[in-house]
Amino acid sequence: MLNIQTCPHSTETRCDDCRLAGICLPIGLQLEDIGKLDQIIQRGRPVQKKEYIYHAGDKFKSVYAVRSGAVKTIKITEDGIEQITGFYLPGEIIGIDGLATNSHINSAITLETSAICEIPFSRLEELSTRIPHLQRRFFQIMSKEIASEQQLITLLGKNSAEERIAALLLSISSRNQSRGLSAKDFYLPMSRSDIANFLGLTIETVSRIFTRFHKSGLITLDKKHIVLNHADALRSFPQPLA
Amino acid sequence: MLNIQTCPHSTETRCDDCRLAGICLPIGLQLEDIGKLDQIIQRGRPVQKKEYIYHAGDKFKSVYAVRSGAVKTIKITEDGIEQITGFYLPGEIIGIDGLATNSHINSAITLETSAICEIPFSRLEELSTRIPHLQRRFFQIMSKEIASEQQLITLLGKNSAEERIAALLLSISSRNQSRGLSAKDFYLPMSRSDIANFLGLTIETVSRIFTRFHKSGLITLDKKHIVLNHADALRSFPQPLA
DNA sequence: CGGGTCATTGAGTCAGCTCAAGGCTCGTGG
DNA sequence: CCACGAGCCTTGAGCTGACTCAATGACCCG
Repeated sequence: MLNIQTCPHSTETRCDDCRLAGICLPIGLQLEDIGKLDQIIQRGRPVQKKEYIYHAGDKFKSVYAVRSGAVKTIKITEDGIEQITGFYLPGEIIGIDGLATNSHINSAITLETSAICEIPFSRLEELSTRIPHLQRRFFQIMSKEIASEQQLITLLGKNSAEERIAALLLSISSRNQSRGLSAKDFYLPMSRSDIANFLGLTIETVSRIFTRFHKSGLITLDKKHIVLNHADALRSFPQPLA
Repeated sequence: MLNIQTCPHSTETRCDDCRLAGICLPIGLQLEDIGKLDQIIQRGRPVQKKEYIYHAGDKFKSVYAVRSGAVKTIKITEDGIEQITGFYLPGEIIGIDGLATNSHINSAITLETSAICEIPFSRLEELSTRIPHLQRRFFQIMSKEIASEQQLITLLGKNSAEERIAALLLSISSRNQSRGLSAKDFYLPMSRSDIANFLGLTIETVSRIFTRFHKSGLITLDKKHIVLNHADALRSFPQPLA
């Protein structure tokens, strides 16, 4: 018999059984409270690459946890230009942008096949008034989002192209590490053009700098497969993104 | 007898009597709930120009509402460079950055003499579990902060120096308007070098572009006094900052 | 009146952009 | 099973917007 847990996109994993529980929404909750949270979470079928999880303008109903795969959030400016506002890896929460205006200001798109946990916000909000730890945890997630955006603002305002790319690599590295994966050897889920867009650069510049890092031995690079040979040297460039 | 209400930095104004109530934390609250909120707010003496409200690294105890004056928040990068992460005008909330790690990651500094309402977070949090509207309002404030940072990220990633400055002028204009002040005629509370820092430019570029806007008749400029002569033309530049 | 801070203006440089030309890879259909 | 096309990536050459460096001007405060 097939053990359904072996599929990373399984729709059946409960929160208390999810290997991401230690970095996702349930941190700090009692087992009993995790159970309550678990009951309001909706687990859909796996989402294919390049599908939308929500569109800008959609009514804000839910926030979403990435369970597997990877997601980018994008904002379309008035003049029709796309700006990527974040990359999200398993255990991270998306969709909070809709809270202020009650409709999403970003769109979220999967970068690869992903599993997504949908958490209806009205029920989360209601549950939060009864579980103070959950309210605190949700405040924390939003605050962390603010902190990581401020880091990006600093990067875009002050740092060179090399520093921006080093920061992105280190950010993905440390987030992989906190998910129990390798900090030095990983695959980039996003394209060069996504990286360029996110970091305020052109695709040519991104490509040139990857080549430069590779030739200098700082990293080993084969398409999207990255090995960080000298993470310390990368770190001496910029402040890592959160 | 002196009417204490006439002083914009008065320490005595209650929330239900504050002319900022319509744009500050209490929005959407019942009068009774405003009273409860009012009781946890600490109103200190006016803060002089260039004083710190909190320092990066301070234990996170409170969030703060700007009642009068203006504040900048700054982040010091590892290499000792200062990045301004936001400008805050009356009715706006600062200090949320400390929530995730329980200590502030930014410092907040007044740009001019200001009055600040301190709101102890533990009591706000506790009150939020009893007043769902307050919890919702606080989620909203954080979400709005996220949205406005994303706007800045887009600006820094995609827009030219002229567009960045136009966006900042329009942002201050619209925030003045929502406080019942003139949208077209106002004083900038921050220096050229603060503007440059915030927008990821140099002070020389900021100065040159102000001069250019002035010579083209787009704005009238006398030091920090700005008159927007053709707000529409400015708007055709970029997306305004939130 | 002198010194410090802030702002303006000019001249020259350069990091990253634009434009242009291929190369690689993978999926599709003959 | 291979040829072809589309998408993605790399590399080169030249341009330019914003930066750096430098000097001067305007204002404030003691």
